Amino acid sequence: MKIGDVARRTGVAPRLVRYYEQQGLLVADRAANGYRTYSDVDVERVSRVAGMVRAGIPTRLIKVLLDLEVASASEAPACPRTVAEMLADELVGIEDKIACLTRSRDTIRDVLTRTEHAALLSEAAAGATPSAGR
Amino acid sequence: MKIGDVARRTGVAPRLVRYYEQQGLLVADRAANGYRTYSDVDVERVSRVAGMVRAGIPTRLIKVLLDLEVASASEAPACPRTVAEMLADELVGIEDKIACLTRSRDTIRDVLTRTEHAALLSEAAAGATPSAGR
DNA sequence: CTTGACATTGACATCAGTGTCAAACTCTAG
DNA sequence: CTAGAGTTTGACACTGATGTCAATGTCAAG
Repeated sequence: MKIGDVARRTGVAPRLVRYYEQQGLLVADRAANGYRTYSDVDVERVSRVAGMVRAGIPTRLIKVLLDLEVASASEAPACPRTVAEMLADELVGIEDKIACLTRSRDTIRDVLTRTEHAALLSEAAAGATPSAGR
Repeated sequence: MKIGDVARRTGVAPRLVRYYEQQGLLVADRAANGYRTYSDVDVERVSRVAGMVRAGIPTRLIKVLLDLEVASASEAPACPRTVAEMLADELVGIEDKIACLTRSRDTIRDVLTRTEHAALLSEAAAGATPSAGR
């Protein structure tokens, strides 16, 4: 699969896919052409990355987090104290963000229901959908 | 209270407080000096704004959301369909962000607990604290 | 073979959010 | 009165994430 296909499936511009790769968030195989080639797994990863970027997570952290997921999925992950401390630090930042967003979400929901526009809420029902087009 | 005091209490640089005002997110009274003067309410608002910015909410939306909270607190808020649709749209974006962040949060917690660094989690216990220094 | 759609790299531009510096003014402390 | 700390405005710089353009290469269809 080529970069244009990935762009179509994820809604992420090819420019950004290359950018993410440049930032070390992605590794793309190359065909004999020199063209980048992607698998379905990569597509998933691209939309995950895009989502995290939109959520305000800096690319540096994204790299760490995605690597962490992989490591966590397999056996006991290695994790020196210094790294753990950094993670704990980022954790509070993330929890703050969640709190802020949750509050804003509730505000919007509240307004929408109280103004007889509750019908619009159903459209947003699938909020946690992984590959949300946004 | 002057801008420096606000900065100290919120951890937000004076430069940014002025910037937020310039973006229409804040309104500051002026003393005879010309100095900006703030109340406790303003302090609260500043840290709310800073939190939302960190959460990746663009300033335009922040303005709308904060105004919305005020309107929502009082009586029945006015809300034409077009605005409601825009809100519903932003809502799904916010829910996506929450989903992303929640997943990342869980990943970090998981790693931390599984690497005997669970002690660091207690430090982050007050995650939802309003005036989190971050 | 030619055309058109897509890819590659690299440079440059833009936008939001911040940092930093400068020149001038205000206030408080000594 | 003077020194130092804080404030004002305004300008310029920088970073991160993106958009856009240019020159060139690749490939599938006609």
